Amino acid sequence: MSFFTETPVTSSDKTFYLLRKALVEGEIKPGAKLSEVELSTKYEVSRAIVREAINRLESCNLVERKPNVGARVVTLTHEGLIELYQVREALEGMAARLAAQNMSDQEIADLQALLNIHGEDVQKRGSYYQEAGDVDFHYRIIVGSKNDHLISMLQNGIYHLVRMYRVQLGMEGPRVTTAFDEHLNIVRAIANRDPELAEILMRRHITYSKRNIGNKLNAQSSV
Amino acid sequence: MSFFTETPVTSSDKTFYLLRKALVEGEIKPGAKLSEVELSTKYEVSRAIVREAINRLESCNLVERKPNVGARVVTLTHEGLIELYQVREALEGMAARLAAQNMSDQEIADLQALLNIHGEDVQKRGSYYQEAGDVDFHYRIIVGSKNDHLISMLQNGIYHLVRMYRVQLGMEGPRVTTAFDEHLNIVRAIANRDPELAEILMRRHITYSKRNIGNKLNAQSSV
DNA sequence: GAGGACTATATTGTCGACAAATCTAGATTG
DNA sequence: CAATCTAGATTTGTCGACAATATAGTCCTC
Repeated sequence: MSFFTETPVTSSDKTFYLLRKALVEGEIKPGAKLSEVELSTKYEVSRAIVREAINRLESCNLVERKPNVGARVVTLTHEGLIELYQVREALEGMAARLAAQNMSDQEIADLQALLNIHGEDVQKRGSYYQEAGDVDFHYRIIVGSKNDHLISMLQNGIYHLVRMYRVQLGMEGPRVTTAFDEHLNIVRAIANRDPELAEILMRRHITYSKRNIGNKLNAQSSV
Repeated sequence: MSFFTETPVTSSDKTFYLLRKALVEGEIKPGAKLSEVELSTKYEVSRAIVREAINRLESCNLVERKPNVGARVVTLTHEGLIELYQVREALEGMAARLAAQNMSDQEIADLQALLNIHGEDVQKRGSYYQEAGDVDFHYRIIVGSKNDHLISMLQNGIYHLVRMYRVQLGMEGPRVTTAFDEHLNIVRAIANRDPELAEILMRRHITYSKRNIGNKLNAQSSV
């Protein structure tokens, strides 16, 4: 976990990170109510801290809040997931386009090296190219866009919600090798400094995984 | 102003809206420090309220905050504006695509009616197709996408920042008629239920206005 | 027995005060 | 004279208490 080194500086930060983890990993269930007093005793901080943390969770789209009523963990729905992936497609497609323009040669070389390692893993163990690797790949391209707005929107806006869906719906499944090939092609387009192609390929890649996840959901719910 | 009817329910809401207005319209200048005590006396609320409002402004990308130091109004730069429009292009392009799929026939008819009115204004007065009209047009397509994530990101994430740029850099200029034709074509694509074309046209439209604004900025700074 | 008004309770919203961190300015030392 | 250290002042972070609002349950009326 080289990236995403968020170090809590204030007590509110820490509570925010803890709560976010609890939500993403399903320790606190979707739809559950977030009681300020309850959480403040649980995490041993004042209500003001919890309150600020909840506000931040709302900014991340992880909770929904109603004035004078309270906050609830978002519920995960099939439609919600599709909508989320539509936004991902738009933003990460643009990220790939910009990465093809703005990534340094060194960054591209590093990204290719990373993919080589993943490729060996895929060949050897036939798998292990999961979450972490996938996240790392996408993360590098996002950062490679060099667009701070884009980076912030993906990181704070949808990244953790995507993770919440993946973790709680058990999406760490296969789709390994094909996804790897798609990654390969995206990097190739970036290395060729071909923004249009990079965007198209990234959008397809995300569309595919959306479809893949959708199928899984249908299979699950029809069992 | 039919849309955007944000009614403050809590005191914190009200302060947030007031502060946001002050920032967008430049009453509080870019780069200025936001002192919690100062603002709390000015708006006659407690520091906690101001604090919460500032947190929300941070979520809107209107202020930047450093722990234990404080919050500052964002500074407006040429690069920042370009980055912002890149995000807009991605998100509103997707919005147009989805609108072509999801808007009801009635909504499309209303949108066409709106454009007709604008068209008459353009012909008669040669102008008046400014801010409000443009905002209304884009807003309807965003909402027409029926994608809540997308809507929220555009409304809370970048809309007000775009407005801040426009107001403070005096961007309510011409580019009336061409922009109107572009709007016309976008609506036509939506009415034809042609998602791909709607997205392409919307992205071009935003690219054009980005270029237009960029030219203005260069002209300004070189004077 | 159903529906509505009222009361009691619990939860969120707001406030002022204290603690901790940062910044400022003056003093000290090399 | 420059750089560093220190003490004071200012600002943000945190807390517990009070006020206002929503919720749940009870009682009354029809």
